[in-house]
Amino acid sequence: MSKVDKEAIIRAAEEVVREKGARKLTLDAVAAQCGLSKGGLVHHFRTKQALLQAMLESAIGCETELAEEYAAGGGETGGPLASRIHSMFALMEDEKSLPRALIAAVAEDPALLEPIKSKEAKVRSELLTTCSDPEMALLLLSAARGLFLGRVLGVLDSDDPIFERLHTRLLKLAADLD
Amino acid sequence: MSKVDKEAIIRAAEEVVREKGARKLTLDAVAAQCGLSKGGLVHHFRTKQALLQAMLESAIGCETELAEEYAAGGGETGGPLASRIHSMFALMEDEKSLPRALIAAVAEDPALLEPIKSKEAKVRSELLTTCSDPEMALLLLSAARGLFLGRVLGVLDSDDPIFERLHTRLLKLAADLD
DNA sequence: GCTACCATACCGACCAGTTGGTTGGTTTTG
DNA sequence: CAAAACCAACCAACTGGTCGGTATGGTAGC
Repeated sequence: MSKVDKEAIIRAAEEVVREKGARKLTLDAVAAQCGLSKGGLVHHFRTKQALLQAMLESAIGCETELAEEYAAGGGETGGPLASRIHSMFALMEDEKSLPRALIAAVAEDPALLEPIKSKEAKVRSELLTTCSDPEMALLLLSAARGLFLGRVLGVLDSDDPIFERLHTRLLKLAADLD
Repeated sequence: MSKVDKEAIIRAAEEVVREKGARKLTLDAVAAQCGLSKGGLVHHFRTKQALLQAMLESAIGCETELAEEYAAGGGETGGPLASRIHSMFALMEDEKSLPRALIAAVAEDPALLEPIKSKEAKVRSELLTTCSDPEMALLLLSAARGLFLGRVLGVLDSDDPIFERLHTRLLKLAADLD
């Protein structure tokens, strides 16, 4: 059994971005963060791009998992829109679960966000067909993403009490749609 | 009279980010983009941080100007919420006017976004006092920002016809609030 | 007019530190 | 043992920033 696996490296990389900023996400820094030499790190991810891709995939996976959990958990709590809103807010709750890989990736090479872009498109098209008022659904989704990205970029604090109120209000509005 | 002024340098820097990504926003690249030697560039902005700060200030200025124009233009078209929504969409219309300095700055040092953070807080607190339904106002603002940041990060295309529909819908909803 | 002086804009060579990635070898594990 | 995991040393390219110097234009005194 290996001392560190890819998941651990990804978490370490995310931690580096959180502590020192996306610009300082270097192979050396990640290696140091997870107690590995640079050589050892490169053994797992041959290039920095590969690491960034893995970070993004992990982020997408986390979000999808949370959404599916929510959708499976309470049948009457809402459709796909509510699931997405829920998963975003779940990620926002903990400072450490915010996928700052987004910043590092888009700074390195915007093309890396392609998987995210296509997944977003898929979610949007789903809402267009399942919701009674697709426009409003997209607006609510955008609102959640606005708060989410605001948190990721660090221009929003989540300790503001208004945050939770917006969360419940969003879910309530979403419940009337899907 | 100088051949290049600070405004031109800022535009050149924004162009570099647009073409090559935030990570490639280097003093050399900016100097080359505006036909200046690195020495000449550093003469105008002593450090890269100073350049980034100026880029952010310029972005804030642009947005504020657009919002004030709109507010002054049509008295009945809406209050501060509508003005903000309008200014964001105005910036989104043109690929070149998207302030990608945001990405470069947050990657370099998240603390650089402090001016933006405090301005956002100011806008929010204004909405809290002037709107009949502050929660909904914040949601609409967040929706606009979600679309805006989606465009800045490049995960959203503006050529989608749904975009304009969301714009008008947002303004309509905003009109009922402030 | 001419000189001496100064400030601004700009250049391009240079430097120290950083970065992504390679290589050749060692340890660990199944 | 063979493969996988890992390491230390190294390298070439890049990066932010410095430095000494040039070109230009204004201006004060004579």
